[in-house]
Amino acid sequence: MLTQTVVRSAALRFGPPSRMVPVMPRAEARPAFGASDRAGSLDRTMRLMGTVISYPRGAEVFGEEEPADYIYKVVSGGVRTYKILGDGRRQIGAFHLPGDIFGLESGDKHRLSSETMADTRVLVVKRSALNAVAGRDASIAQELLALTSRQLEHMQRRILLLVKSARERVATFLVEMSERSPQSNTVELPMSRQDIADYLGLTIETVSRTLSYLQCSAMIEVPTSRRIVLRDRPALDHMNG
Amino acid sequence: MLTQTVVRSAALRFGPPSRMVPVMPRAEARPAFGASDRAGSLDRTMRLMGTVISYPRGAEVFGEEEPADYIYKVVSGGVRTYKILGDGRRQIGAFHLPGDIFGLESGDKHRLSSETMADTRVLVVKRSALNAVAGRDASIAQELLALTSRQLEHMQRRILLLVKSARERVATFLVEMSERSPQSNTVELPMSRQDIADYLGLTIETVSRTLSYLQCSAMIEVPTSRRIVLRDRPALDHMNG
DNA sequence: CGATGCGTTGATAACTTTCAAATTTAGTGG
DNA sequence: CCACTAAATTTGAAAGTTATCAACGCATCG
Repeated sequence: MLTQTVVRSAALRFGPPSRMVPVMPRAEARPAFGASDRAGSLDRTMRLMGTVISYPRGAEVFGEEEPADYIYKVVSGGVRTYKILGDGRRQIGAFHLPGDIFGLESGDKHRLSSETMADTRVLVVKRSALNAVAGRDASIAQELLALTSRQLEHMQRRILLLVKSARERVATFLVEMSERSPQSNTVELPMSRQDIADYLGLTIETVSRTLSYLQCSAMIEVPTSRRIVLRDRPALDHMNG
Repeated sequence: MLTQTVVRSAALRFGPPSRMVPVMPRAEARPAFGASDRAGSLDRTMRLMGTVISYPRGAEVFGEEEPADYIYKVVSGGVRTYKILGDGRRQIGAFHLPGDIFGLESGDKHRLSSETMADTRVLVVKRSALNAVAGRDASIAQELLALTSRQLEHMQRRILLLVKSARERVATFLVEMSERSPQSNTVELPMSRQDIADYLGLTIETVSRTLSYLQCSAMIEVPTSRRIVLRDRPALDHMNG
């Protein structure tokens, strides 16, 4: 009962950051968590108060249990948050794309670790500074609250996702990604199959097979392993609920 | 692929509230979400400002999408929050026992419905009134924030739970319930097998079989279907991580 | 009693994982 | 630029897990 791939997990999955990969070309994806970009004062404030830091692919931005002193916004590239489970498996909390704000824990410690999925630039803002501004500027406080609220909603959807079948999970994931994508029907995946599997609570093999199935069923096309074209959105939507 | 039990779901699972059942005897369980009871100002404030309302078993406290104008605290009995999925399945969000505060949505609409699992008394407080007090009394605001934070953590644990095997889910559920129980090793379940199944994303048959398995393995005893004695806590804990 | 709802158990089918191998892709060095 | 190596992805076959369908037991209630 899940004695499973501790070796595979530890040895293969979390090896040293491998070779470089071109930074994702996606310009400004619609964020899942971040304030929408045209929006507002929060974005401006963060740009004013923050510093942009560049990380190579596979770098750790923050670790689990570290004090949550900063708030982050992806400028370019991509970040995944994750947690290593007792049995060596990895559960991914979220994928953060350009425009997304992350590291917004309600406590004072990070509950997840985070690392880059590609060469990534991140805007870093001191939490205390942002809180100070929020104390003075209600619209900032409101935006921060809205962010937290959106995260809660996302977790709620996530819970609903995890009780569904593999096909539904993968289909939902693709639709979700496409909604964050600039081109509505083509999804450029910044993450590996292993990342997707750990996000959906499946194995890479099941993810791969499911994608093959969706392709055979003409719901999607997979021109390259990291690019997926949604061919039959209604059918994919239908697998959600 | 989950064409499944729409009939069973709709017809059997959500019929009219069935016969009465003695209100749970559990006096004051340790709450999972609520402020701890010995605590504080929030509890006092709610008691001062609130009204106690009694519901029969199976009554709806609030419905999905309804405006979230009130905050609730279970006085006696028990409440489940849930959502009906597109395919007729039901996902349970949480079980609230005496002392627990619920209905604390971050938005202005409820994202889940809620109904009583037994005859239940609930303390109801107008959200606007509580917010007004929170504006003046920082300790109240803090307690409310802590509540939200705890809910986020709970959802996080929930996500971790849902990627595990049936045995792990049930074991984790029992441990979680026992930690909220006044008697440390005996758990009085206020909910049906169907409730547990919908909470864990399993079927009633799997829940039942898993409980039988845990009993055969001498990890638990099941004197009556609603009462479970944890016999081997270390073994049960070990199934978590 | 006989009906009804809930929980348990059994047999089978469907789904997902595991283990293994083939295939493709990406990076490296000549 | 091409061949070579390592990594990622896909595919296959078998095993394991969970759901489904069906039957049964056991209370409660009229």
